[in-house]
Amino acid sequence: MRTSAERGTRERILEVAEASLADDGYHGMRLHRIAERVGIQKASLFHYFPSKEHLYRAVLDEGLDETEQTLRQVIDAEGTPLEKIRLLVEAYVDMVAVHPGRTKILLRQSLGDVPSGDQQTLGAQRLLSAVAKFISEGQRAQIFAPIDPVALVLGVVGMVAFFFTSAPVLAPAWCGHEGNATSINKIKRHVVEVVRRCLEFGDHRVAAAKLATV
Amino acid sequence: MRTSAERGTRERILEVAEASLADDGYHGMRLHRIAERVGIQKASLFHYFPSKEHLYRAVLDEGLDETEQTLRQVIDAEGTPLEKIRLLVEAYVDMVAVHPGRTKILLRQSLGDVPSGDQQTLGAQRLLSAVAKFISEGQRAQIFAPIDPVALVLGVVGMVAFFFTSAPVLAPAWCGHEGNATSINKIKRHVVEVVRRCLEFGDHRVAAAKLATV
DNA sequence: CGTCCGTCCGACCGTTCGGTAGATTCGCCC
DNA sequence: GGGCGAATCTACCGAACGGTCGGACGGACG
Repeated sequence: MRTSAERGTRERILEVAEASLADDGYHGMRLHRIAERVGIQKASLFHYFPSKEHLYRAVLDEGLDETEQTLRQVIDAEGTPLEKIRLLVEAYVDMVAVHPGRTKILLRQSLGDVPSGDQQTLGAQRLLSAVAKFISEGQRAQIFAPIDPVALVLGVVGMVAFFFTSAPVLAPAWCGHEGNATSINKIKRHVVEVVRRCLEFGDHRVAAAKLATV
Repeated sequence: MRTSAERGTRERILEVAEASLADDGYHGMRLHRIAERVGIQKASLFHYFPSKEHLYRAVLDEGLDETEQTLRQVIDAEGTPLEKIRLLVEAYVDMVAVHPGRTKILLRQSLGDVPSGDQQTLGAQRLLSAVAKFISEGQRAQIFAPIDPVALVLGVVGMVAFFFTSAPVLAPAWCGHEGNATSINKIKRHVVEVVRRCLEFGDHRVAAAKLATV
């Protein structure tokens, strides 16, 4: 059978579009180039997506959905708050490491890359407030130190995104090449430690020992 | 004298281009739109800049130079390492708060927004290693806890950039409108506290008390 | 007054872009 | 095998883009 639609033309288009979108942004993405890389005629793109913007939305939504699902699983899993925070950070770092392109696109989206459309990202907002709520519950239970939960989460998101998408330009020597397992672990350890230090009490009363397993 | 070049047409072009570049990115910036906003004919742009890319470089370089100068002053100033770190963070936050457009452009640049040109940003690299070196000196003197200096600086840069450029989309309620003084202070205090917690020793032997003035 | 120069303008050019129209191929089901 | 719809093709379109050209304006200077 193995026709040209081996894995579904639509999905191949989405893959190529994701890469192109990550590298060049919405305005830089060229439809003829995508068609070329997929091995298809440009007009055929419009059979699957009504317009360039719809294609963009499709890529964006798919990335957001998968990210939200993955992190929701961690939040809703069993475990102490302390463990869950660590797992959450690690899952997020892994996700960004596996899909740096997706992260770039989300960063660009939040920079306002797409014309005429600022809504969306509702999933991301929901996710953010879920994590923040989880943290503040831990704070009420005196498990976490009283740092601003929203600020902490936003900061971590920005930090991790920056490590994988932008930092290679600033510190190519420090960051390995994309996907380098050693540097991923280095980043993961660093972020986990920062979060730990932000959430533990200054006198090590509670958190340090339990989170020290990192 | 007050000709049409009241404040220098070239500078007005740079201003408008900076705003446009921040909002739309390199590929999204349209020369005719810039000319329109400046109140000038599109052809006149080419009298001051040979090409779109040269205009972009001019905006980029100007922003980088000023940022580097400002932070260098703080690094080279008098003061204990502890105070200087806090001043450095505050100066950086202020700089981003005053020039969010510039920060957006730098973020976009590090995302690879400009065609055919990855070098540059040498100034940023120099600045980064200068700050990292400063921190590691403090660590050798046992003033700072032994956290990875490069990772810390990169993380702070990403965090702050994210707060001002991207977070408003994710948490519009949390972040005030751009330039809101209250939220700037909130962000500043948060970042300073994160850095403090990352650099202080777990047992509060040294750093906490001295930095607690924040 | 003439002319020189920095500044700016109106009109235009070649290319490329996103998008459309219509024909053709291919697999499938009756 | 004949009809049908999905998928893909070739060919084309209007608009918008970055960029060029030659000239008009106006002050400075001799």
